[in-house]
Amino acid sequence: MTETRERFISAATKAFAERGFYGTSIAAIADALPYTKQALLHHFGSKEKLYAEVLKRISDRLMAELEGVRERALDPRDRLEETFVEFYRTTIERPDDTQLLMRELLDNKRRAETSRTWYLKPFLESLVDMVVEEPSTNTRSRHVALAVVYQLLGAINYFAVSEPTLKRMFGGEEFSKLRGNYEAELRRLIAARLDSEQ
Amino acid sequence: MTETRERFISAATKAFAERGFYGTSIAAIADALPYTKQALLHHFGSKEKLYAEVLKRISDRLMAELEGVRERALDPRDRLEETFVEFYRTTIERPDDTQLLMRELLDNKRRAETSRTWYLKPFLESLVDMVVEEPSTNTRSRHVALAVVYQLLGAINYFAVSEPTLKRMFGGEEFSKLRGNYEAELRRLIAARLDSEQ
DNA sequence: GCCCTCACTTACCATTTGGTAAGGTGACTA
DNA sequence: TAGTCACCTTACCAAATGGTAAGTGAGGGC
Repeated sequence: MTETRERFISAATKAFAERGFYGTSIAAIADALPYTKQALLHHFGSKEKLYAEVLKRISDRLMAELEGVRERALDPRDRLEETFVEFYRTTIERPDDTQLLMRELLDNKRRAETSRTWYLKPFLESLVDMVVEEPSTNTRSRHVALAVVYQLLGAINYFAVSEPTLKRMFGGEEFSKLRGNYEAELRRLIAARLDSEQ
Repeated sequence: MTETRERFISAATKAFAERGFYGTSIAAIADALPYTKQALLHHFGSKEKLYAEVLKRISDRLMAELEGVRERALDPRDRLEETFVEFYRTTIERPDDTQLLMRELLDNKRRAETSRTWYLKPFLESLVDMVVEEPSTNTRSRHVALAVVYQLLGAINYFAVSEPTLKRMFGGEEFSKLRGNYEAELRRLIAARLDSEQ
């Protein structure tokens, strides 16, 4: 059944996000479900392959969302802003995915052969295209556009990933205020950066 | 000897940065030096304690650097900008430290009791203070200032941590262009954000 | 000479790791 | 009725894990 596979992938996503690839044992993943470790191995063959499926699922979702915003075809300048805001929203809605991608970034050096960050390349490329094509940004060169994209993604992902830390540092109440305002503040950052004269 | 301890801490920093806490065995750290695993345990007692020392050392350095810029007492507005740029520089100069801190952020939920992200709180607080105190930013409330700080730190750290991934995605040459320009682009982001009208 | 401390080693251990081998069970098919 | 297939289990394993115990040997103080 695909059902069981799906449940494994969900449990694995959560576990990998929280503890990382090396910090997660396949036994721990299986224990979160009414199955044994070997059921997992039956479905996915190995830990590495399961991980690849988890990654693939996330990148598929990212691309789908990007496509979604694109089809809503607003004014190009707004669409660009909206894309980043939309990305921010899903990013805090699915903190597990965000954490996992961040970890993948960090493990990339080590797991160079096996890892599949390639999945994310089309996502990045699409964003860069949008920045380059949007005339108001005045960024005709791709590597400048990539810098802009990276700055904004950084501002988004770094915050999304810091929830537990910030909560512990400043308390839940203070964090709520911060989070409540962050989308508006992010919009300000995006606007400031996109419209800054070169 | 303190010498040996230092060597262990250095080797551990590199290893923890590359593979994470769980992905690094104390044996692997010791193997990078002409010592046995037990020499490590002799000096630090446990893996967790060694990790704490690594973290402490990094946070000490961060605070020292922050103090350094503060003493160079430029115009307050420039000092704020310079602080972030300085942070960016050391961040790419010491990719290991940056990676390790990012991992710490991610592991925070799990290692809530043992972890010492607290070390970083003074660093964050100092930055927030600087933003609040600087009148041109128009940010009197601390949680707005914290949002600004987080956005900029995110833009810095996320990029710093992505070197291997970006290199593999776009090739070393293209990455060099990106990196060569990033400081200037970062300055633009900082300026745009700090001076944006509220 | 004796003792103690410090830096470090060898020996050892229980536990956990990812993975293999060899089934068992029920549903569907010939 | 027998065969086969997908799904899942129990049994098992070699390697690696963090850590304990018990030293060894050099240097310094007395």
